Amino acid sequence: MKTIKDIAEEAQVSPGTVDRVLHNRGGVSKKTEEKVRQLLKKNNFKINRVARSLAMNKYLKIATLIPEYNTENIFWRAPRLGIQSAQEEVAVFGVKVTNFTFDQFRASSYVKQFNALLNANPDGVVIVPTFQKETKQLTIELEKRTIPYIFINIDLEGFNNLSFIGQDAYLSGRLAAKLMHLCLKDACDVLIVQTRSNIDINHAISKRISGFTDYLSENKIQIKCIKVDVSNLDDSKALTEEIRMVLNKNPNIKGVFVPNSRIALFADCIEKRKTRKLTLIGYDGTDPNIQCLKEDTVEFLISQKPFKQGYNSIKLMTDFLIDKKHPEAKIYSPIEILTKENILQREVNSNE
Amino acid sequence: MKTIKDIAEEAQVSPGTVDRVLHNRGGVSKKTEEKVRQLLKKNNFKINRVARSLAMNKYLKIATLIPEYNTENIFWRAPRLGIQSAQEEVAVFGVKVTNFTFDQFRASSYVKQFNALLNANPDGVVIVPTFQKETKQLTIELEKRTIPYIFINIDLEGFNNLSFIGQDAYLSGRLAAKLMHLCLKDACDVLIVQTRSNIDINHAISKRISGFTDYLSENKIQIKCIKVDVSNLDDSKALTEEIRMVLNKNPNIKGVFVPNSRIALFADCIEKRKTRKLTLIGYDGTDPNIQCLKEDTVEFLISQKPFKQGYNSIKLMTDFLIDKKHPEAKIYSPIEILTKENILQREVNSNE
DNA sequence: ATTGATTTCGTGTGCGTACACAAATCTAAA
DNA sequence: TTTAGATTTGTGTACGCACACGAAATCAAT
Repeated sequence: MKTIKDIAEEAQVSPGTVDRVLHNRGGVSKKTEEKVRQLLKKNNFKINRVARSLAMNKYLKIATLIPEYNTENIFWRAPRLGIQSAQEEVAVFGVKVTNFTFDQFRASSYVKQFNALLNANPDGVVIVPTFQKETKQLTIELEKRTIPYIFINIDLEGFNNLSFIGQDAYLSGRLAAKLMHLCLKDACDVLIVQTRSNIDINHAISKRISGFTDYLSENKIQIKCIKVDVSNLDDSKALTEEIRMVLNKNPNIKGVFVPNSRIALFADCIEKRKTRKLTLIGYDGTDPNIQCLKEDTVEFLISQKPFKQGYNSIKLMTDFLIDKKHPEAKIYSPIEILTKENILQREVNSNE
Repeated sequence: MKTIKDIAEEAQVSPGTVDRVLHNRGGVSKKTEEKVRQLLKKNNFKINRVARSLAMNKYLKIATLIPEYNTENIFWRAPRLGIQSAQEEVAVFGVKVTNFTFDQFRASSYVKQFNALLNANPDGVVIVPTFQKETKQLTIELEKRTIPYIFINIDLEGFNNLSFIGQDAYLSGRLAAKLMHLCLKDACDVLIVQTRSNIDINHAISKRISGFTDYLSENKIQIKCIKVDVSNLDDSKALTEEIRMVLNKNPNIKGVFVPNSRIALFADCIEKRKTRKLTLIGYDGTDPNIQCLKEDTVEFLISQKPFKQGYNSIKLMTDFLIDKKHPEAKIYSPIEILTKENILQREVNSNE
């Protein structure tokens, strides 16, 4: 590999001059600049990123803002782990990642933490834009400071985000319908569970549902969808009762589709009855959900590789900040099918 | 991040001494060594890999040996791409990868290329050990020179390989059976296509088949398996004829299971008839296979993430060579289900 | 030609580590 | 105590690049 010094020698100038040309620092005469550029191209010169990051000796700061997780709702753990993993990798290039979290059900928490993030004065930002209106406001500030930002998981339209990383929710709904149909064949009912708290803040859920129903109707499948709204996910007793009533009222329900990550909750309260065998299909390979697969209470889970989403967000932002490499506008995560037979070897959250 | 100099200062010794301790170069008194080690641990010191590779200014060489690919048989393209991708990443750490390929049907080609690899004098080796006997011979030479080696894709037993990276073939066969059963329900026949050229050199194929049949019998599923041996995969006309005969003789065949990566071939010749609708399930997301999913001639493909296998092999070997980090003995690839609805967003081979 | 202002360029230092070599300290025998 | 020899420790340079500083060259105007 040629070095800056090699090029300088060949051009009969000093390394400093080559450096100036490379970085468009100016102060180089047209003639020598031209000569140097030619030699750079001729030798296919590539900057040594290692030496570069050593010499720079300053950090680029990426800040992230994603929902917090807890034992009740651990979905957001995976993206966080992905971010951490990427964080370690890019550290050698002089990139530092600072993480902020918020309560995904409280817009005020989102705003507060977003402001904390702004105070950290980052060079690039990765966010889960849970609240549309507030995001509009806050990204204005980012743009004023010309700080690039990437959306992950939620695909808001009408923003100048560098990229969106997440799943095609509609397509995943179609896939769920296909699997449901395979399990049930025609002529029965399927229950679609909506959770009110989610439906308004995260329209990915509704896209999943429309994908599901569209697939059935487009393929003229004789499965009727019955929707139910569940108010409080945290009250297990009420939940059980609510589900019991719906199932009794609709004896032809053979399958349940839960378009969010909390299917384990429903599996539990359905399991307690056992009057008929139901086929359950849901989302996301959280630990409790995986447990349901193992116990045969859930047939399929659709995963969106949340780990990878976090991981990629950091890697892409790094490439952009260091090499000015523009990512694709939309980066869709694979729609992964999890079932009893392939969960053991599924990609784990570490060491990807 | 603490540097060697920081540690040296704190221990009241020179950087050179810390360096000696870090690399077990010897020539350090017990007392100071102890002191330095404690401080290293206390500060959770991690060597700066960037500075290291700059200072080393010499390359670690990894050599790979995998089957060549062509338009007929492009399966091995994916691992190769994975290797290339990893190659670029580890280059900044001063690791150079040299690739060798062989004709997977000729042991002589394997041996010849293996020797070429040995001549390159690598520090670490990644191989697809297609031929057991020859591998036994050649790894002896590797061990004599204490060169570590990793197997990918084929899991030979009784070797001192650092690690195996690949799929649990048996489990994937079980998954294929489950999907087949979902598609067909009970009481029909399934055709299992064996290709003679593969069956002896690659026993992953037979593990897939036993996984398939075991699942059916364990779950008392009324599906009968009919096996057929196909002699020449490259003669399309003969193939079509052979398949036609088997299907005519067994009118109850409703599904076809192809336990290798060439299902597109069968889909083509089956498609030409169209007397009855067959459910096809096969392996690996090669371009022709993906095309079959799109055209609805194949229902499911099971993928083993071959790209990732190649990628990981290089990354793991690098970690071992640089940091002496021992990988797991077996690293199983995820068993991925591909179907029409999720192929668009599946993980592509680039930029992982 | 001289001065001063500008433009253009070269030099030097530091980033964190590896390693060769020099220096200091210690050990044991004369 | 001296001294050779071994052991232990310190110092200096290089790796390729970024960037500050200042030197040299060029140019404009007197």
